[in-house]
Amino acid sequence: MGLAKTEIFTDEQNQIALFAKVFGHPARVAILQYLFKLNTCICGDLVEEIGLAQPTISQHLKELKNLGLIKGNVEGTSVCYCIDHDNWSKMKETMQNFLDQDISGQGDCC
Amino acid sequence: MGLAKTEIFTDEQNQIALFAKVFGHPARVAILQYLFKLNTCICGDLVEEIGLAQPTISQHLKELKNLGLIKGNVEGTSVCYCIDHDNWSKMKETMQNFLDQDISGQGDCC
DNA sequence: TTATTACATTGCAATATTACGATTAAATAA
DNA sequence: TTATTTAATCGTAATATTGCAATGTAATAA
Repeated sequence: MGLAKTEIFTDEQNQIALFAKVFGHPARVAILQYLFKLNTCICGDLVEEIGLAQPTISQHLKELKNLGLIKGNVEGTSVCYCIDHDNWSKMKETMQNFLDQDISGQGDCC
Repeated sequence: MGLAKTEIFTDEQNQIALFAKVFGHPARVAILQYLFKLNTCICGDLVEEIGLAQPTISQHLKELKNLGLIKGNVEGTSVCYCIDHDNWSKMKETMQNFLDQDISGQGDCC
């Protein structure tokens, strides 16, 4: 298979999984950390900063863009990518709700 | 390939990615939510609750166990799985640090 | 002992992901 | 126009993931 049966899960469960999936590769984590640090960037920087080939970085950027976590503006021959703070906040709320489930926990049962 | 080049990333980046990866499937999200709700469980429950075959559930439970997020005790012929609250807290701190990067953000650049 | 019950493991097919060389596209520079 | 620069896309190889039928294992029940 290799294909998740998304139809049997709730929208919330699928959305958490989608967000988590995009963070499930260290290159994308590194790209986001770098974008937060610089508050601006171009793809070329990332190729040197991260240490993966240009097509690979471009592919990772595309996935981040598809989820809306970053956005890019063409500036001459280069592209300026940066965090989409609005969408980041929305994602953060969803993920934090999921992570905070344990606040009602009474301790381990076994 | 299909193989992440983990050696070029920091331990933190790799760890965030590992945690995120395990949340990157709705079945594992659903399993964790169910465990939080019940505060105890056995695998059989999950097969009915989630709607995937028993070997599939067992496999997802194994991944959650490998990361230390759940633990299981044999009880007769069944197994009692539950959240490992200590490890969940540690994971939560790591993930929240990552999600909270935007607090210093000055707004979108593009 | 011989079921039965509950879960784990194995093996496999279908699909997804990761990475990169080669190429393309689009903007600027000469 | 013809480079050059920068990033996207295409094609492909290697590996990983998902899901399940079949089987194995270990504890209890008959």
